[in-house]
Amino acid sequence: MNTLHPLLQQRYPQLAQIDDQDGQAILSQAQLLTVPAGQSVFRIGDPCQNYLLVVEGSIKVVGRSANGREIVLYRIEDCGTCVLTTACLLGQDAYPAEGITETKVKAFAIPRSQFEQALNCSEGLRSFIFQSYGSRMGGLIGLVQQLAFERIDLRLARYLIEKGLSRVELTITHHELATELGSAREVISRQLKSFEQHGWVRLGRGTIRVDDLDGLRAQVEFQS
Amino acid sequence: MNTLHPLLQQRYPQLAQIDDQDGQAILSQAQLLTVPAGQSVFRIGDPCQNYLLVVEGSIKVVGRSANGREIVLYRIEDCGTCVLTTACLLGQDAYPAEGITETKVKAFAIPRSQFEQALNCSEGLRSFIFQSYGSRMGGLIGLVQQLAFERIDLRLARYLIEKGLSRVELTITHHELATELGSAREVISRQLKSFEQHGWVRLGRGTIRVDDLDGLRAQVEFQS
DNA sequence: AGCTTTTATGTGATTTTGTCACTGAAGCCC
DNA sequence: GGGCTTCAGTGACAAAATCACATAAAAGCT
Repeated sequence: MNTLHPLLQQRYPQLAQIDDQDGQAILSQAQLLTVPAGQSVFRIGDPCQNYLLVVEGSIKVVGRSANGREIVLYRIEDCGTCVLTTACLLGQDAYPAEGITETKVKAFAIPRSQFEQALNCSEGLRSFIFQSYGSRMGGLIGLVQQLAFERIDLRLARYLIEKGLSRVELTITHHELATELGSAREVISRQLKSFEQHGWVRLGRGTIRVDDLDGLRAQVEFQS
Repeated sequence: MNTLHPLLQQRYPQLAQIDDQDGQAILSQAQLLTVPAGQSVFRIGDPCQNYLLVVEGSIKVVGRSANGREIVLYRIEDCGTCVLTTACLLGQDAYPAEGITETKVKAFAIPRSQFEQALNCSEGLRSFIFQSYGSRMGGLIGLVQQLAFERIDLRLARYLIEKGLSRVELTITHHELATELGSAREVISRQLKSFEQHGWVRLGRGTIRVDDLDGLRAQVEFQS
């Protein structure tokens, strides 16, 4: 009898339910990887080699333009599978974006050949893979609409509100913020300066202190 | 023995392979709908009531902003399932976009309750649903990157090249073009005028004649 | 045919956003 | 302290979106 790795069992209880032999066999062979923070786990144009089950840590998936601008497409936080990886494996495509660890990440890797075998042979694993696959659509559609329709000050204010709820002082550079929103560093700098003049935030080097959540909220209300 | 509707069988041969009773029972009860061109099949904020299997015709899914701008998120052409519908059914969400028929459309509808039953009981249907679900990811990621990084003249030229390959004279208004690209009508009008001055296109009311594909291609090359 | 209404396009002025080319300031490492 | 690198500020300009209109062609009506 193959046994499921305790980390997998803890993070993905559904996997323990899989009762077919093939699925359990494949899972028991999955390699546990540990990657430090700030590392690139896949790059644009890379062929996709492994199905990834993240059990710990956070990965951001960013798109990149020819002239160096970037945008965060989505994140995998704490636990989840990489939809982009699944899409690439299914469609035999190269990665259209880059994956970067934001913290130390622990993940299980299932090589492409075994992934394909799982799709063919294991009902349980197939179901699991497709279930976890879909959920990102809504987020991407929202992102498209924000990019197409919403002003950058609105999006910036919303970002600061969201992050400012959990902690007053954010540790993030203007450049990183620009990447989060898919804008340019200078634009973000100017907007932040204007926010500071309104008394909503105070700026430091690499930090933003959110002083007036309600002021930011009013700005969001006003815009939308 | 339940029999699969010939149209479904023709368009989705995989469905005939489903060997479980429940799946076939649900499929055999699917309602065939016929919708004329130019009709809205779902609106923003609508709750999602049916799983849709399109067998004929084309539906465009468009997002809308508060101040009336629009963007085409993706299309279902000829044959396919509506990913957005699937996402909404799975996530119990309201539609975040609108679906509009572009031609006469024939589609099979499976009511929400039976869709849920299918997910629970029919392995074959579950696999089918998730398979057809994912494939739109790549397209949406591409759209995000175009919106975030690419200039509108580039995107417009690319659109004209793509459509101009099959026919020289396109029947489309500037407003519709703006919706395709998620831009504003005036911006498109000005760009087209500039294209016309370069001799790449000739403009009529509601029509665009592509005269110089290579000119447009050179423009795309130059930009990217 | 003449008239009205709707739809499609044109255009100037202004604002917002992105780009380019710099500057200076803060933190880090010998 | 001197030399890095990273982060932020800024002015000039270009591109795109918005607003407020003006025409003008088509469609509908009597």
